[in-house]
Amino acid sequence: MDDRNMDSSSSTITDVATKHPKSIIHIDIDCFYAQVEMLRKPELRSEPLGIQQKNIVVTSNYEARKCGIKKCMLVSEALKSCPNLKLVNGEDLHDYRASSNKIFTLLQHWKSPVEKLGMDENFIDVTNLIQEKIKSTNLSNIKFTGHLYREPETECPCGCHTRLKIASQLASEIRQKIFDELGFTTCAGIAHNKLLAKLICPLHKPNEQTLIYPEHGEEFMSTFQSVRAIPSIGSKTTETLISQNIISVSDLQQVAVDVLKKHFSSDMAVRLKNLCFGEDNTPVKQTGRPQSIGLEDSFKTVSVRSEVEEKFSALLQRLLMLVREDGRIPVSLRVTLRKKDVKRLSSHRESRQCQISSSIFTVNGGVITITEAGQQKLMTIIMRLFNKLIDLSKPFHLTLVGLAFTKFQERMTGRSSIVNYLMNDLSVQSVLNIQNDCDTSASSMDYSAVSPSSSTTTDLSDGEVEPSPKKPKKVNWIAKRRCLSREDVASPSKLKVGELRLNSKELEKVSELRLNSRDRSLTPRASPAKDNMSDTSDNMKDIAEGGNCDECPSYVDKDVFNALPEEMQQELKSMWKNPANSELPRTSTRNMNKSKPNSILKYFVPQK
DNA sequence: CAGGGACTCT
DNA sequence: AGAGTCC
Repeated sequence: MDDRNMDSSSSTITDVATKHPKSIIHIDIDCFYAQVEMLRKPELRSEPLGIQQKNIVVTSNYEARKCGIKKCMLVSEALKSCPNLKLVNGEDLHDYRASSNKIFTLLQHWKSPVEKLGMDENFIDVTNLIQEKIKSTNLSNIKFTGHLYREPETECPCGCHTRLKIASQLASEIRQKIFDELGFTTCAGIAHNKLLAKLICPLHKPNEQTLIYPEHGEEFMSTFQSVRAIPSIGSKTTETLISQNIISVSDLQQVAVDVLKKHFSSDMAVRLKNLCFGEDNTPVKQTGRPQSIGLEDSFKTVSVRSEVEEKFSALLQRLLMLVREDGRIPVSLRVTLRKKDVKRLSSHRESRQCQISSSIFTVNGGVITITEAGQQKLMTIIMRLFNKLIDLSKPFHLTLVGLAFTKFQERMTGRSSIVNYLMNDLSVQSVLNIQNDCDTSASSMDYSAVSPSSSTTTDLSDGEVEPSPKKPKKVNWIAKRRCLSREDVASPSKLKVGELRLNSKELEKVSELRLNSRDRSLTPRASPAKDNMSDTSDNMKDIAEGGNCDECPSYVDKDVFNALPEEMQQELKSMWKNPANSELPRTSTRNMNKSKPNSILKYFVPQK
């Protein structure tokens, strides 16, 4: 049956399932920060430009690189070697984040999984696209686009060469579109896996792309003089490897896996072994909403409790804003801190986390809200966690505190999903009001009277810290109305109590009503003006997709999104709403690292 | 560094 | 849950 591989001239579906089935494109935006600045101020384009954070030039345009500016150079040195260097402060990441999101959103255009890696890198798995394209293409005489790492000696029997050539054309198309629509030049790497796509990407730059075939993976990998060049091998792993005299990727290729198993888990050992030969089967995972939202603040030293409390309070304020933007209700909170430790530089964080009562947050007109009392509760929880970390009878010295919401209300499937749907909805109240001909106060108070599910609602006494339930305690949906102070009447979110008591049929009814009301543009807003955000377009999209108000994730640029075909917008939304693997999608989206563009280059040292 | 997150292991 | 790693 192996003969079927011989039939490589005409690619078949079985071929694709063979050796190198996937086609991955890695796209890297050239000197990202600098390009953002140059797009903002075109006059900078012709001058050497450096982006400054603190006292270092984190990146620069190619004009500046010509005169010797390296990434992460001290400002003083940079100015020495390039006196007319223009510097722009790049400490506020907001605009970079926005541009990054625009690009990410644009990449959705190809209807393939896109994984964001930091601010300026994206993987896109175009395997399926290629599949379709291959059917409608004359396979004879296909030519790749861009650079080729190495000319193949023989055609790979699995047909991957053809697929990758098409992928290279696709990469070119993608880069062109990014340039046409957003003005960014990019580099791309095309390969049959993420590892090679990423590593080959910077081979030709800027504004170029490179294709590598699987058969050259091993040799290509051996050109890296440090194992550190391999993504996922960080400083610790490098240290361990070096301690075993494994320095270069070539060293790694030659060491027996059993040797590695003495220092790494069996899993890791195998992974390392695969990676060093250019093998990697990790999937491109569609980037979705973050699984945690957090902030940290570092400083010289804090040694007094009250000061700590202030730090946390400030962090909490900011964090709550982010949570509101995100739109999901947090159910778990983590406190992190770093103790002053002369020994180990940085790192060495410690953390404590706990569940938080669902009554702390409410959904008010689609916006997450929290009362003053709720914030007090959170501060109490935070300081309780803090006490777990610090022995207050002894002096302490902190250099960092952090706060993060680490879990959010679960999405549910099937029938219960509609509950979730309504829970977060902003206009249920309005709809019901329409139905009931406006009796706001009465109706919402009525619900509160409905059988308070007794025990579960007793959280006011101690309630903030949910004792981690041994048996998955029923989510505390039933918040006691009574405890919600003012604005109880005005808040539509209160309805959730009542809604949960409706049977599924009734829920559908409510949902339907709501949709109708929207279609007629009646949707009155129970909540006062939201923040800026284009309200009208939001509503339009809600209608189109069936009215879920948690439309696109916050990292998605609205303008770009709106520019996409309606059909695609809906597809995207359903993807975001029902992330492929049932769980919430992963990967940071709020990732504002100072990822140094193209930093992988520093590990790329051609063999002597 | 510094600030955010994700994944993995225990 | 919490720590360690990695980017």
